Amino acid sequence: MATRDTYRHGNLRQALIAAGVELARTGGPDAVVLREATRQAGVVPNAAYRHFDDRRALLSAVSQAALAELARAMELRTAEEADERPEGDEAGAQAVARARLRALVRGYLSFARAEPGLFRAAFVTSDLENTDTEAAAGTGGRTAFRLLSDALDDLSACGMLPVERRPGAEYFVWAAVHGMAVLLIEGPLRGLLPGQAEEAEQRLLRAIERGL
Amino acid sequence: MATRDTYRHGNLRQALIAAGVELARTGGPDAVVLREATRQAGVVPNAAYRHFDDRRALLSAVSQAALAELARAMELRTAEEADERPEGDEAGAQAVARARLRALVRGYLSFARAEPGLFRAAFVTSDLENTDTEAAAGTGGRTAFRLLSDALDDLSACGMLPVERRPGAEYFVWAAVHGMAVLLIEGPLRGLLPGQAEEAEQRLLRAIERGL
DNA sequence: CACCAAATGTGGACGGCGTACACAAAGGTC
DNA sequence: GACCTTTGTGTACGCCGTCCACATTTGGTG
Repeated sequence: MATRDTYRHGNLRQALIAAGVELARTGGPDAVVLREATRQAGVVPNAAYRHFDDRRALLSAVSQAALAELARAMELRTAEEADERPEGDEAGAQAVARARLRALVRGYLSFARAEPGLFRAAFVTSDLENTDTEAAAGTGGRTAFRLLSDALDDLSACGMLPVERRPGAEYFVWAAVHGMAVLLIEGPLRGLLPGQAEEAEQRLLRAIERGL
Repeated sequence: MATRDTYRHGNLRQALIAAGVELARTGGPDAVVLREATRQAGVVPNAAYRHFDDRRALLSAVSQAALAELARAMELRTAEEADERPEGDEAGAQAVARARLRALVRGYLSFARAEPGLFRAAFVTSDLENTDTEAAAGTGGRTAFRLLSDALDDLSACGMLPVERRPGAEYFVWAAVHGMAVLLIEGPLRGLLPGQAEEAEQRLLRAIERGL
């Protein structure tokens, strides 16, 4: 929609990603249509090829942006919960570590429910080496996966997770959380009332903590 | 490619689904192209519209067929393991129930690794009410999800799963298993050597059993 | 400052896709 | 055998991703 007086756009690459993110937000990865993104950027379709090899490259960039939003949602949730729990006494360090993991999980799941299109775009298969790059990270520079992993390190440091079980634990946690997200947005649990979803989250959290 | 002498095809609907399944096997859900399926069935593109409302309806049917293959893979695995463990003494009923769950999980994960395209097609979002229909079931008439659920019932009957934790447990198990499958085929765990994948499966199984 | 090369946007075209509409051929029923 | 329903055909439209040649701007080098 944006029109322009200069011949050069100035920041076309970012504009295309931004348009792609909005398309993905509404309609998931399939809605990231190259021509539509260029239209919204006020540019002719071929202009996109100066910044992306092809549609998949654009989609990949959109995916990274979506992963970054997910990471930010998780960071935000942990920050909120930290506010509610201002003081950590000596043994309370365990409680803090535990609360952090719970907050991350909840942030992950509520992002999936609030932004299903973006969530699906974040995990578009394609060639993702991109899952662990800078662009996929949140404000703190850590990706969603990294946030979970670090939380498990904390848990392990507090003695709440036996060291012999630490290796690979992030895969178990991520699998459970991601799987639940899929169940909630496109599986048999979609369309659950918010209250019911909360309860499912609670149960999942307990099962994860037992499983660690 | 199949040519025909009769004007009527005879079984076009099934032929289109079969072609769609093969396309999905090779290239995932995006490869299920309506025109290509009709080409393989030796028919003009519009003929498909006598049997499916649109491309998404075809994809949905392909998805159900893929879910059925998944269920059959899980059934097959449990049957194999049951052979290896011919006799169940009185307390061995617990061992049998436990082995069944493990076999189902392994069947799920090895199907995902062996047929990633089909696996992804099976879980195409769309309008799936279809996840729980007859067409999505295996030879025994039960869907993949149902198989897991029934195995948990057995576990609960043996006293290996406290009754108060039974409700919702299938969601935890399915989430963990499905999440791990995604990690293995398109997440950070893709490209693991078969041996490493086995080890990850083992760890996941232990975590699930602890979490129950 | 003039000039040229690189970077960026434009215009036009091609083939493939999903799908709509009108038409044709085969089956089933009376 | 006449009529209606089902199933496949022909033609056409608009949208998409992408290729190629060309135009415009920018930035560096003489």
